[in-house]
Amino acid sequence: MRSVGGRRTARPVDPAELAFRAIRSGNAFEECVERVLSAVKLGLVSPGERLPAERDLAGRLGVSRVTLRDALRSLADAGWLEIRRGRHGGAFVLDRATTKPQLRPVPHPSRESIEDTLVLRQVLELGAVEVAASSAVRPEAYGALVAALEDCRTAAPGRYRIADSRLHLAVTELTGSPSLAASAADVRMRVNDLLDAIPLLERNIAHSNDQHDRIVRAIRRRQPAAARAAMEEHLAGTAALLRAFLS
Amino acid sequence: MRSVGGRRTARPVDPAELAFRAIRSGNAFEECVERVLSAVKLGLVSPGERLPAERDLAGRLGVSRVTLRDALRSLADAGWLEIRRGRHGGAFVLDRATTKPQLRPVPHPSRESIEDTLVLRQVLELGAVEVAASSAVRPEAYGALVAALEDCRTAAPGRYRIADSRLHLAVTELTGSPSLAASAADVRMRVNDLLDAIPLLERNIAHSNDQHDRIVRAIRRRQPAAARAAMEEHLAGTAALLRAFLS
DNA sequence: GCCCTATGGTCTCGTTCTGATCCATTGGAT
DNA sequence: ATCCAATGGATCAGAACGAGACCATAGGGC
Repeated sequence: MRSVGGRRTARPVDPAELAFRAIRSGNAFEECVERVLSAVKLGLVSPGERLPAERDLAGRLGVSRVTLRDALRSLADAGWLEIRRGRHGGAFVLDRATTKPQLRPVPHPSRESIEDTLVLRQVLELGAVEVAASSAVRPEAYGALVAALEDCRTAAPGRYRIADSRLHLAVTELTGSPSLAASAADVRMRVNDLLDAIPLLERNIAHSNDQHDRIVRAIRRRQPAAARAAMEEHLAGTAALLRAFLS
Repeated sequence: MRSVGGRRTARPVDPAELAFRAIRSGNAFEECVERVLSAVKLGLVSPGERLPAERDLAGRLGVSRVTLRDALRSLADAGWLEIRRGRHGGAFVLDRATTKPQLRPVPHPSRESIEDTLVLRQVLELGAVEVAASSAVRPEAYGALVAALEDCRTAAPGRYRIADSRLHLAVTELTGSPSLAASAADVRMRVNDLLDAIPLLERNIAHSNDQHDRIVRAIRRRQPAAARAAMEEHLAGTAALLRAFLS
């Protein structure tokens, strides 16, 4: 596991901190905003697409319709969504949403927090790609995967982050484990927040796409070890980038 | 990755379900009960030990003191805690708490839910042990690890589950990643719930202890590959047990 | 053209949760 | 013996949240 740093010096996690960490990160409203925004930023809903109906979505999120509506209206005000009434109405993701700049520039993340995120991502994504490559799925299940791969290749630079996220999530979805996919989505969101703070280089995109190719090929050929190796190299790239820019 | 089943058939996770999964699993009161109970069941606080003071704990959990108090009193009523007043008072974990039988026998988990839990555990714990074995930590950081190992060896059968959990968590804590440790704690709690439904065999305990030895030894010698292999074998054991009993 | 249905928009009421304040109890320090 | 500090115990006002009912709007089917 070279790419975690080999000789990383780690201070063990305090068990008490672990046992009694916070139950909720904010109020229901804020968590709704966060969740819907994540869905857009991770490419789980695309521009032009409609979110589930309010009653449905509120039910899924386990939140009252009033609270959800506040969140949606706030996102509409901020220019992410357009809300239409009437039959076939709903909340639609705006085109410009995918290229929006950061709302509030987050404070510079601490070194520990960066390591925390990178370690968790490494564990989840390496594990996921290995599981994905060793599971037997119906051939048509790879559809989302190759579509995302193609999207990465053709995406405009402003949309690359989303296409990239979508591809990585497609890998974790292939594992068939909703919990694993959910954890991976969470950590990917955190990585994206970090990436927002550093410049996007064209050279890195081309490089990434080669690695994406290798990863997807290994998964489809059911070669867990190869898939893992390719992913490890891929992750090491962005990890090094982040450590360099944010230390 | 033999132990996930090699030819597991997996239905990919639906992206919409992933994006719009529930925000909160219950109300604040229930989540407090859950969290404190987890801390006890995972061995993060031992019998006789005191929980943090109410004001402190409420702050850590991000919950009002009233809500936390309700939860603590409910746990005291159920025989898990004893609450003492006055200076040096507080909520103390009762001895009998560690050998308490299941409160409410949970419904038989679905096959998908079992696979979900086992896959996530495999990914998190294999990844964690690899990170732990490749990180450079001060030698005294292994203290908690060897203490937990010894505790596993000497624990009475009724306390074995807790000692085992404590050891596995000690491994994830060594990674230095709070998020990874937290995720691992969550999934371990889920595994424990599954294990509650099947009998505990003496033979399996002896077997487990040998594997624990190998895992800890590999970590301390900084041999990631060996640590991973030992952990993989260890996890495969309980996974097979669970699949057999719960299918 | 009329009506039906799926959607967002609004209101009300009851519950849960919070934040704050003050009280009660205990054991150690002086 | 007295005081003090650290704890749990209790109460209340107000905000946040949820459940449900009902209205408004738009499009499709008849």
